[in-house]
Amino acid sequence: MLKPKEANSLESRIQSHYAELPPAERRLADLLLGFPGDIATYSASELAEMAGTSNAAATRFFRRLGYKDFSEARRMVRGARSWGSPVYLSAPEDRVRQNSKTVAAHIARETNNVSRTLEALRPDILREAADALIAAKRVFVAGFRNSSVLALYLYRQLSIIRDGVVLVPSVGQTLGEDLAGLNGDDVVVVLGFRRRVAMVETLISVAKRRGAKVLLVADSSATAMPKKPDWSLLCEVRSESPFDSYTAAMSVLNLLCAATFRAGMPTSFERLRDVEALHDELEELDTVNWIASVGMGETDAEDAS
Amino acid sequence: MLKPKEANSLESRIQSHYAELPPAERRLADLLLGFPGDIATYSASELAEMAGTSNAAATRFFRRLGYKDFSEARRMVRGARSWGSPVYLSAPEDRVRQNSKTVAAHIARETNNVSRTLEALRPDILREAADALIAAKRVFVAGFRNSSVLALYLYRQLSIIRDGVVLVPSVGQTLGEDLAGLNGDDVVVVLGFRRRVAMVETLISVAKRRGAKVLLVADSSATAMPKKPDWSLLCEVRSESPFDSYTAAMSVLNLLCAATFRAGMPTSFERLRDVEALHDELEELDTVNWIASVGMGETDAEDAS
DNA sequence: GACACGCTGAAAAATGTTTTCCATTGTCGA
DNA sequence: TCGACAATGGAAAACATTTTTCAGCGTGTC
Repeated sequence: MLKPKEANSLESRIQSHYAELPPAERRLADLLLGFPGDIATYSASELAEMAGTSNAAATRFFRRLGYKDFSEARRMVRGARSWGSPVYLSAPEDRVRQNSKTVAAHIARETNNVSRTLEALRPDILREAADALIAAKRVFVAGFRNSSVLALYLYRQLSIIRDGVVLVPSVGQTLGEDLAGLNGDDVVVVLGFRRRVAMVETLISVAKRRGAKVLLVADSSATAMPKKPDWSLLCEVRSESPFDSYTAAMSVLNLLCAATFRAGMPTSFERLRDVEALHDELEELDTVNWIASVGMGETDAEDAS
Repeated sequence: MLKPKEANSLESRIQSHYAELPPAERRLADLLLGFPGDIATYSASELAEMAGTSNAAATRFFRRLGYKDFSEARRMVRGARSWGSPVYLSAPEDRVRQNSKTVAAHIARETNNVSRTLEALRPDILREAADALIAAKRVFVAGFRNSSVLALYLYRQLSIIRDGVVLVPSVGQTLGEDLAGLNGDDVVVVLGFRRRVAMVETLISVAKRRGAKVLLVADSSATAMPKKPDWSLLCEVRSESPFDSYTAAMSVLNLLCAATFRAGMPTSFERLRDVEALHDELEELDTVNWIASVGMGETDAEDAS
């Protein structure tokens, strides 16, 4: 096993030692991995307290991670941030070098996309949309091409919160069948990201004509569309690569789900438990079938590693 | 000496006292105005040294600015950061207020998740994985439950870059059929996020036994799995809400696609154009059908809610 | 059960940081 | 030149944090 104990980030150190961490230190690891904010601004004792353990554990933790002491860890974390990303400069090789440049650019772009998108988002619109998603009789979630991925995500999460969520277009159905009986009690969520098909506009028109409310989640090019939805949430999708990035969109959808969940609070909570339990049962069943079909049966099954 | 000003930022305090600062303290002021943000991660002595003055001066400086002592200053700077969100505080209403707090917390968490995840990611692993995705005879992309959303995304993007990409499990197929003939020339990408079904491990075992390479994209809880994939890309998924956030995962996948695209450069580029053109044609056709099936033509067709 | 082992937090010891005190320096006006 | 004054940094004192030590605890093994 390789221990490239050199100049790797705190995160990667935690990950590579995660398996061998005792409980108290693992709590610290979990805390740090999920920490919103700059770790370097906290003292070891504060971190220990937040993780619900003693500061002795904190000392041992950082040492086990390969730092000389806590202050070395702090220095390195601090360094990593202001440097941009010195991630893995151990290999002075050229391709690797260039590669990590690319990664650094990606980091900058993506964090920027996310924070700009979220800061531009209007909480009042979010709230209205969330309320509407709870109040609606049915919710249709529509997305074409790449947006279908996001539609699928939103559909799955909303289905946890409430009944009557429909994914559009669904397999083996025409859009007409999918939208049967659409009316003023319904809400249509349209994921309308770049490279929109004409269908997106059509869909919005039809929905509005039938009196349904429309929530559009899209990139900023959607502002040019003639048909206006009731609410829009705009997401930055530009990327360093030729592939649009739906990172910010994902974040907005997560936030939308959270807001909707909160809006439907008394009901939602129980439902969440129900659905999770149900899923667990169903997935178990599936698992058995799959194992059978792959032919796991007899194997003692060893591989090296 | 009226000082009704309380919770103003470090910057504004410096500004309003700037005129009356003695030289040594002014150097400190200049230093601090110069790098916004990270101040809380430094000790007073460090700041003093950077400003080329004594730490006695630092003490006097922070006191003159109206802080009780240095640690109060540090606390406030740190607080301002996590509180920081100029987002729409126009409405002093209560619900809106609370809502925008939530949004602020979401912003902090999400940007943090993304940058941490990307910083922890090892460029060398990314590169190897990307090369393998190009070199493989076939690429299987597998994801269950929520991970199926990400699998769909990756499948779509990889399909643009190369032939022979297979989404698993596919509708109406057993996993056994999906994986028919899996062998050492193939690569399996497993999206294995939290609430993993047992199938994930099984799949990895089977793939490795057959000699295929395995790339795992998952949250950090996957480090505890006994079966080790050839490469892992770990993503932070924790969120302020009960719903896991796949924002960082999305970003990693986008990066993976970009890297893969670059790895397959000469071929990929032409293919990208082809596929886009093809898509456009197909989608156009679809659109026509859909419009027909929804019945756009004449209807004014109204019902009241 | 007895032992070895590693994990744990409390508290002592070591180390580091901030504040206070004070001697020195430079400036200004008489 | 002198005295008054403010600014300054060095160093000791006061304070805070980190590290080490140590005894207790639980787990697994013989």
